[in-house]
Amino acid sequence: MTSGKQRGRLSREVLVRRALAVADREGLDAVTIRRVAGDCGVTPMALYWYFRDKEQLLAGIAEYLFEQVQMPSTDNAPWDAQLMAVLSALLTVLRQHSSVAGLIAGYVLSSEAGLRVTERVLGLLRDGGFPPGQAAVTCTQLVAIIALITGPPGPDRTLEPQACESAVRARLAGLSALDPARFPSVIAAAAPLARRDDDQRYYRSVLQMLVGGAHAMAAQLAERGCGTQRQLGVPEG
Amino acid sequence: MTSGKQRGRLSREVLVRRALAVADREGLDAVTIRRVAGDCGVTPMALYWYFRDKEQLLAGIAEYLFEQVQMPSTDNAPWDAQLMAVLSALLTVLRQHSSVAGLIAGYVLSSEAGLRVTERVLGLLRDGGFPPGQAAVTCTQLVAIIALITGPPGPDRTLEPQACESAVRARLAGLSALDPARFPSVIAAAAPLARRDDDQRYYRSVLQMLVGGAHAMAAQLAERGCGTQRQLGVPEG
DNA sequence: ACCTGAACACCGTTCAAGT
DNA sequence: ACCTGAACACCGTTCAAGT
Repeated sequence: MTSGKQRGRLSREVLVRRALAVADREGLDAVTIRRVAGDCGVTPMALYWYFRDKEQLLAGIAEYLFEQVQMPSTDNAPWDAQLMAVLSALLTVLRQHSSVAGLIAGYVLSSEAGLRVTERVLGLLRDGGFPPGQAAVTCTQLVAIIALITGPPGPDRTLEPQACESAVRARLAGLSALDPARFPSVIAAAAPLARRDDDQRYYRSVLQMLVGGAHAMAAQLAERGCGTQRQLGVPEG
Repeated sequence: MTSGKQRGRLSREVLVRRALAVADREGLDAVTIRRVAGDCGVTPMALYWYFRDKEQLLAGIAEYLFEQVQMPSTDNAPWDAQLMAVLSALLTVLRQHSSVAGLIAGYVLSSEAGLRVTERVLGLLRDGGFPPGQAAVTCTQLVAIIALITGPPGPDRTLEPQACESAVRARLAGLSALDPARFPSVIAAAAPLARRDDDQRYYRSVLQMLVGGAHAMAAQLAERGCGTQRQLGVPEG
């Protein structure tokens, strides 16, 4: 694709950004040692100077994404509002690179930049009254969920808006044709289900549910032992 | 691996189950047309009689998983308790096949069994007071989150418990060696962060956060417009 | 209807060699 | 230090053919 022949052009960061560009345009599966090398006008084997193997290249992408997160500075807003802001910052970066968003969950604890986010979230949960162990669990889950919910909607990640719109129409037709006796709620919600709007509403809604859930957990932890709060059990697996 | 030479042994379901077994033992990347064919003692091309391409094989796995979900029968428990039960049933199936859990998010609306779960969740959210559009969004998010949070923890999905335990120790050592001035919360939470316990607590906690969040949203929707409830905003992306 | 066989265009990676 | 080149063991998939 885009090439160039100057020497000394290559570096870890250049390769990571090239790989990210490929992923953004054509999906994660298109990120290939040979493809990235070709885009850089270089032999596949050249990449092995900078990365031990392909997994290290992917780890490089994940780390790069964490570095792009612009965390808001600490203020004296309530802990849940601050948590919302931090998760929003993460979400903002991942939305722009949704095909690789799923990668970062595995590198939260192994990259410097990922640890910065973790440190911040842990601190906010502690402010909310979470005991350390519970905070760790919840923090892991929050970051993973943000990462994954932003990720690829499925195997039909066609990037052309044209094809996307016709896929929506096809799916809408499929849902509308269902048996109304068996799937009344699905049919009633067919339009918003099929559309999968990538808009503000979708993301605002996840964040509210997550932070709302964390808030509810904090309240429950505060009055621990009191039997007035209904306990929701999960059956043994 | 295991082979057998009888005729007529092959079918969509047999192949799907063979593929799932491979995924469970060696991860999703090991699921390969050639590998599944080999396990069935058959030529790779034989699979193309039952599946148009590899994606259809994966879709078959996803559908099979939805069929395994044993949804609790409707009773007159509160909507959020019932929602917890449905999500638990989904979680129970996916926990046993964590390497493929990430697949199902893309097939919720395209498989009969997936639609059954969707129908149920939509109905419960409506009982909780969600308007149709919001219910659709939240339903999609809930199922996707359950699927993805159960999924592969990252690239280090070593399945041998021996290697897993030593990986935990290594990560623990790494976290403990961090600068205490910069990462005090991470260091304090090092043990639960590194361990990544797959136990009851982890999953109970996600479900509580999610259902607690849905509950909070429902309450907010009920008193819509009233300014007493603090509104958490998400910045523009 | 159900499966085989050869072939094609791809992968990641090793090993040895060039500059 | 940084990159090339040939080779190996894998992929998914097409096309034609067998029974």
